Amino acid sequence: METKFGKGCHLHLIDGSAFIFRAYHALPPLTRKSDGLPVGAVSGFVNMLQRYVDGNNGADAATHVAVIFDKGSHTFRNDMYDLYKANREAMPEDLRPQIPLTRVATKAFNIACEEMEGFEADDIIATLAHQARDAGGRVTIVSSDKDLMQLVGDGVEMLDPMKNKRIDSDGVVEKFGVGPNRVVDVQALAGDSVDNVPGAPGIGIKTAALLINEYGDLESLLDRAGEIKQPKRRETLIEHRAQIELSKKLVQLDCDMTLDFGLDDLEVRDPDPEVLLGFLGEMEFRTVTKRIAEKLGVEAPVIEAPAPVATDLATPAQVGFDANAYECVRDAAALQVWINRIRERGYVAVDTETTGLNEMIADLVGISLCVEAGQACYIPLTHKSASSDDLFGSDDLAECQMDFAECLAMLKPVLEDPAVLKIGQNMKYDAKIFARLDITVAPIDDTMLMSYAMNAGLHNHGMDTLSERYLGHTPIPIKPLLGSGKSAITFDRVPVDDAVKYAAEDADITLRLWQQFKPQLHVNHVTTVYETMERPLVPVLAQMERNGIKVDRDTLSRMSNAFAQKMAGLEAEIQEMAGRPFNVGSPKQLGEILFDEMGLEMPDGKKPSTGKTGAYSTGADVLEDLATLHDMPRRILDWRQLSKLKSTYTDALQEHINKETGRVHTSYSIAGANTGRLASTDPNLQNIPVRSEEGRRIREAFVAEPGKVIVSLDYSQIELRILAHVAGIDALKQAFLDGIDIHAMTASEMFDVPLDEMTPDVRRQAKAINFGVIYGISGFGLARNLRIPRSEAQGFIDRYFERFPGIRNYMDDTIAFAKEHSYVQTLFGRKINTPEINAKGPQAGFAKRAAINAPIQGTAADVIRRAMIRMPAAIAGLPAKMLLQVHDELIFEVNEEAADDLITAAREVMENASDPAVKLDVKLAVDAGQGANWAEAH
DNA sequence: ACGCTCACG
DNA sequence: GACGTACGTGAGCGTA
Repeated sequence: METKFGKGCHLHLIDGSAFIFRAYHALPPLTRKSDGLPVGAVSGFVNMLQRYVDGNNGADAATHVAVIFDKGSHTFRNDMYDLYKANREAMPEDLRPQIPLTRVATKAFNIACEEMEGFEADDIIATLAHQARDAGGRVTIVSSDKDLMQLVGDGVEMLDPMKNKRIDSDGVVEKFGVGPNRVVDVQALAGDSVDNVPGAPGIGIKTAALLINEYGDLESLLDRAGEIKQPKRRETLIEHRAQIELSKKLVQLDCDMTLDFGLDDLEVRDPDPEVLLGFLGEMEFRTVTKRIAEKLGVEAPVIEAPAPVATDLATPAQVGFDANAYECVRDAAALQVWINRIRERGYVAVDTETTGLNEMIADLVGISLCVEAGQACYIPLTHKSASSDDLFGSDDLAECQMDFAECLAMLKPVLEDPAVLKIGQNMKYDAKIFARLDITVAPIDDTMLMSYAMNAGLHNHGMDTLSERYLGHTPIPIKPLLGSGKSAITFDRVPVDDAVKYAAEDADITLRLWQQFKPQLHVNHVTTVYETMERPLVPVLAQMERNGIKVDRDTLSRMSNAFAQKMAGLEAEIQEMAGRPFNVGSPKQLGEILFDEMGLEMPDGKKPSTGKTGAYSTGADVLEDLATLHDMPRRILDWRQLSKLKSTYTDALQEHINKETGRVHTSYSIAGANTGRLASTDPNLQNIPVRSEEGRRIREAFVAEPGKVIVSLDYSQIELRILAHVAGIDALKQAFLDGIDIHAMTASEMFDVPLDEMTPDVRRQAKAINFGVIYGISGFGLARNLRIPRSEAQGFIDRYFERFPGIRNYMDDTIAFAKEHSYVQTLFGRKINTPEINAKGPQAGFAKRAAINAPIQGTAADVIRRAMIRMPAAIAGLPAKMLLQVHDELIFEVNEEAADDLITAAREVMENASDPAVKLDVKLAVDAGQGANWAEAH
């Protein structure tokens, strides 16, 4: 039969499998409303096809087009090499049933749809491309698969559909360092980990291109391999010749297949509206059906079922942000309309505006609500009126604001309604504001915590970051509204018109983020993490923060005075020794005094080290070394300790005592630390001194009310216990079971010293090693920590791994997992992303150690989170309050007579916190103490 | 704003 | 073979 395809014709070949996988991963797991059939990938596939069709016009438009699919997983390449594509992940269960539907979709668009048993889509594409080229036509391969680059040239180009970037011969050279005709040679050498093509070990694309360019082609290279100068390279090529030749066969596409159709069968045809819309209707794709119907100029068929929540989530509205579209709610009637909409929906995004960042002090200024992307309102409540003649503004309320009490009375039932989900970004803040107004917000979702569950380690989870990353929208900055420095104003002085735009947008953003994140939790397998370890912590922490802890101002004040006196004495001595006055608190000046003016030298003979700024380093370790030569460094160390205690603790803590409660209220960041730990800020109550005697006395200022006591319960060696479990170290497990001193046991094993002959120093070294292991030990790090030669430290580590080989296996396995997945996991499924794990350079070292540490630190963090979440119910009957968390410790305040009962109840919860999700091989032990203050309780 | 130093687990 | 190194945080100060 005569072929009409020829000069002037333009064939587009679409890589169907690439479309499918892209669609699958880009979209949430949508299901068809009527029967739950998974259709997310089909929906994405249809959208991509539609976008392709829309873009296919103008001079460059295709005259012929086909979508090419893979058929089956076994191809002739598997017969050559049974490991071909062997490390591909299995197809996800919910994608499998969608595969045939993508064929139906293609045909519904009236586009040719081709596949062939035993061949990959790439082979069909290769064959068609050659046929079309030989017939004098042009070809565009719509794919970004680098395996197809060998086909480029002579009128054949590729088009990356996502980047909308054309790739011609030059593009191929850019990617592979050689022209299209030599791409297979480079691939044969470099191999491909994705397809499991072995290639030559140790040779990547760069080296491969270099070799091919030098020797012309692969065959010449292999024949003349003996001439290669680099011995390693030469041997590799000679030794792995057969493997390289096999690799070439694997990557070489078959461009000479016998096809049961011709180019003329691929002519572009208009779709039959009835068929296409029929298919889309069957899939229940409402939005795209409507759009395509409009395009085709026919009426859209009616698709049953109203818009339920799931469908809203499925197709996040593609509405732009319009700050002018937000409503300002000024009276009860307007608010009632919003409340009706909220009740109809069953969910609402909420945001509060207040006079400050400290939610224990800040007052509510206004509330924003959003029920649908782009549809948000702001309810100003206590904005002050602007008055032009008064620089400080008036204290009169601005006009046309809803009555504060009336508004709260109307919203309270909604905010507390179990049937209405309240969505927020960092809900703990808003919940605390509302709690002070006697409104208990529940149930909630929190977009910050959703992001944290999915993306810990990738970026922070503030609204600005999330909006920019996931919505492509930069929120209105608050700075211009409030100003900065001395002239800064509070939000109640922001003009209402400006406030509406800013505040309502926050609720709008939050709702859109929620629409995007909610279905993604499942995809990322972190729904359980979010629902059991993130979200439920919000009310628990909110309550703890509101409880606060009583801090005795007089105690702190007396200590501050004592510190000041001692510091003054030390300062005089120091300056006397220096020979001139200088700022003892300035590391820069101190360095110059020590090393330049006094001429001290490091005892190890090395040059004094410097920081990034070039100033001498004067850290405690340096001064400790110098203290062997001179009396001044010791004085500096003492002065620094006092200075730290005074400025960071005894002075600063007084400023944090709340005027109304007389207590200090910290704030915990739930999504701050990548590992799952909490972080305490404003003030940080997780780093109150304890290690030094002088510092520990600061804890005496943290007191119980009269008639009450402070109770402290802390997990004993929780991280080492978790290590024993995850690494499966029997000796460690047994030691914990027997209640043996774990560091002494380690020392005994490593240094062959019987337990009863253990010296404190040997034990100290073993302890350092135990902790080093948790941190991703290195000879250098241990050497520095123990102040021993590096070789000796390395010897200890070698001995440790020899004695506990399971630890090394755990480390190796963890790093291998991180390298493959770019994340690690805790025992409870928390994910910690490790994006730098495959980087080169020093970042990789950091990433490795972080990856080793994260599952251990993170599992411990998960355990105490679980305990905290269960704690309120467990102590509900007791006159006790949970006040603080310090990573492995919980602090309570309880009526004196109930202290023992509290310890019993809280210990029970803490020791069993991993149940039933994880069965630990090692029992968790909890130590408890009580007293009039934190120092006594610890 | 950033680096240094140091407090905690 | 060299490189840089203990893990995770927050706050206050000096310096730019």
